Amino acid sequence: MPKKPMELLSEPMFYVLMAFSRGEMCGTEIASYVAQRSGGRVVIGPATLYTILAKFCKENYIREISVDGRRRTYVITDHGRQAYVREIDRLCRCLGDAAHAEKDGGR
Amino acid sequence: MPKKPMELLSEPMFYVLMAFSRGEMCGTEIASYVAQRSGGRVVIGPATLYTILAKFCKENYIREISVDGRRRTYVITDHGRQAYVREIDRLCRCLGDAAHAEKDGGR
DNA sequence: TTTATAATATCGTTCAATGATATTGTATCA
DNA sequence: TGATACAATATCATTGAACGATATTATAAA
Repeated sequence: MPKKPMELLSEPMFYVLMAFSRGEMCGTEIASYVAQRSGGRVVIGPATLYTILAKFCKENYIREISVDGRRRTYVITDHGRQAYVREIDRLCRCLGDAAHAEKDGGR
Repeated sequence: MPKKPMELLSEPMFYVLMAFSRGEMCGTEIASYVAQRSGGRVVIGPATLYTILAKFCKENYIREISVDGRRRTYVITDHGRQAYVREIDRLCRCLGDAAHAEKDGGR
């Protein structure tokens, strides 16, 4: 039977997938995209980045489409897009639960 | 100099702090609160729960206010409330960046 | 050919999550 | 009273992610 998908992405993982809204990307492009998009809040170093890219390839969230010298370029897959949307949904639920908690207060 | 606060809470940690919107809480009350508030999406087992409570005591996010038999009761501190609000803010930023990414698309 | 630079890869450590299991108090009841 | 059940907390051992530091490799420039 098919493996159950991860039900939670870490913050770096989430931003890596977000980067593919720009289309095909290589590692360093992803890193600078994330830093820029987050206003410098999220900075992904090489160790974290390439660990995540390797994991995402194995999980089929992204796919390598070309190698040019050292540069490896990837695209997101449908499966990866699903994971990304699922993560957005999870974040919304967290915030929704928090808002509800505040409203209900003492019960 | 004062230690820099954690800049990110895990999902279980976030929901544990959320539980204190109901006032003082013991471990098992927190666990059932979280399961209920999240509609069963987030379930925190004893290992995770008591690991987090111990960590939060040490970090001064919560404080033990009474012991009755085995039951230990805690309240959230101002410091804990700040961490909780900071986490809400972080979640909002993640969603905001994602929305912006979608809008900008190819650039 | 050296040198610089861009890009990717890996090591070693730290920390959180978690299933499983153990411990410890309190209450019930024969 | 003791045995038993239950509620609540505690701990072990494993797994996996984050990340600073450093190394490797390919291209380009001098």
